[in-house]
Amino acid sequence: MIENKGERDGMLGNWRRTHFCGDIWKYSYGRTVVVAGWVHDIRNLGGVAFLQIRDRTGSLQITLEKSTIPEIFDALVGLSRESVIMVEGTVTENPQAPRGFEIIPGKVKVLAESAVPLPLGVADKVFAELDTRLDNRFLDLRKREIYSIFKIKHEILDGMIRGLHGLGFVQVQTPKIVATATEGGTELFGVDYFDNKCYLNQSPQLYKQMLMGAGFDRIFEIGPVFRAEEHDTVRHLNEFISIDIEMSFADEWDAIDVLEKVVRIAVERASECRNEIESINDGRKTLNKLINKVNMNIGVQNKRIKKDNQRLKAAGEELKPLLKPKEKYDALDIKPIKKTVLSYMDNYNEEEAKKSGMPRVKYEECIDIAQRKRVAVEFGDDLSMEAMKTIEEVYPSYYFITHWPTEIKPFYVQPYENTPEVCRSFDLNFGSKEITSGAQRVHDISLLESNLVEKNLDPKNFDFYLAPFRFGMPPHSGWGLGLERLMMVLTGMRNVREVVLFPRDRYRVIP
RNA sequence: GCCCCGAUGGUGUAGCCCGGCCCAUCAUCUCGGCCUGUCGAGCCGAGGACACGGAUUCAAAUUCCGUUCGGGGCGCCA
Repeated sequence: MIENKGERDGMLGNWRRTHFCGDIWKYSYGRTVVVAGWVHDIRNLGGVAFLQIRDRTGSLQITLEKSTIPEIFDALVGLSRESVIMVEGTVTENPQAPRGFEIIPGKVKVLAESAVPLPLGVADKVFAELDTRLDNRFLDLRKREIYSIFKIKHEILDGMIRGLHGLGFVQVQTPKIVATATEGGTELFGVDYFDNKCYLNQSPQLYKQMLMGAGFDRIFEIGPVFRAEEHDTVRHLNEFISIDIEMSFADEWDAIDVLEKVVRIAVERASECRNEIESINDGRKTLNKLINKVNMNIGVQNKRIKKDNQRLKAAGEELKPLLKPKEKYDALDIKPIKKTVLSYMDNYNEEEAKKSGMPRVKYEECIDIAQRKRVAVEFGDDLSMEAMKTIEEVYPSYYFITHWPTEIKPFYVQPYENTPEVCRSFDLNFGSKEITSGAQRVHDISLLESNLVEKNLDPKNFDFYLAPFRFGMPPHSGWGLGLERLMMVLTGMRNVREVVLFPRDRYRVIP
């Protein structure tokens, strides 16, 4: 055991947390605990005050009785919301308290007072818009329903890493600063690299393939990728996390099997986060517009009642009661938003899923579905959002699209040997949302070169890419999964920015 | 890149169509006061906003033009 020989005389002194707020239950009744966190709310009733302290696990009630602990009462009731405190106290059972118990403090420490007003209320009863929230993300992230998103992200990443590890994949890291585009096509961000011009990598594709040539056999990488495209939608970012795998001696069906396993693990791990899912649901079940409508209605009525009461008071008559918030909120007919992860898991039967799996749907069938709904598409077109919406009606959950036309896929995708007009490329979708794309890659150098020519690309510009293929490249397949896209599906978020701590889009680089 | 829409206190909004009844609505919030069981606390009082620039008009939050910032849809993609 390592002894801490330093003197503990700083602000914290010898104070150390013994419990998170959410970790105190019946077994702790009667014990002395130390909790640390933010002042969520204080309700001061005069002789007694109730302070809600909050950490990442939840909140609990500190009860302050003025007559018994006047110093502590005075020290805490004047604090602003979101100040940081530590409280040592006794966990006391009390059926009147919110969770059946409360903390009666013995000692308290104020570590940081918060300025007022807050640019974004953490405990406020109005919902700020996403842009306001992102501008003040450090406050936004204090909300439990927002933190829950990132807890779920942590859980699914842990699950997927373990799953890939179990399947024999080795985790690697590849450069994000590169000299040239690895795939061509997309716009890249330029970087001043000493005296040269470099780029932020759009995909680890080339490096993954080099490692196949190096005999690493099965690798995965979880890292950022950068796209300089000027898209501006609820599902695009200019920096996002890609989970990439590549495997040797494998065709696209092997890669699909790995993907299905990994996604199923992610879904299962997310569905185990019951508390987090619940808090996301709770945080969203009311809608601003509805609240405002009702508030306005009742606020105006109350104002009228108050005016009447002034008159009645002067006449010595009985006063009318004001409308209470309880009635106000009861007037709202609000149904919780059902989260996708739950609706998927409600119908999810592990045995059934293992048997049937996620459907493999041929591109051709997708075209059929869209055409039957009178969407103007034909073989060879990319699937537009309009077309995807019709396919979503038939396949509302996870499914793969296979057998894509070779001509709309990149030069490095392996065509089918007997039907070269279709290729070994696949997408994983959830409804109309694309989550992953992958393929068996071309490993034969002469085919690569002729493909380049066919796509009107000059093989000379791809020397850097082609070199490893000259010296023994095994057949290989892989995919890249957009972590944020998967998170959107799992948490039911409509905007990809919700599932990124500090999103980078076309207009936002701060904070 | 294309098309549509918007900007009112710290936050979320009403008012805008039909200019004057607006030194601007309601809630939340902040501050002060009362209250010993709150738990979406309550009650009393106070505070705080028409994005910026120009035009029309006797009169502009409201109409028009420009700028800036934001939202939605599509394209492309993950």
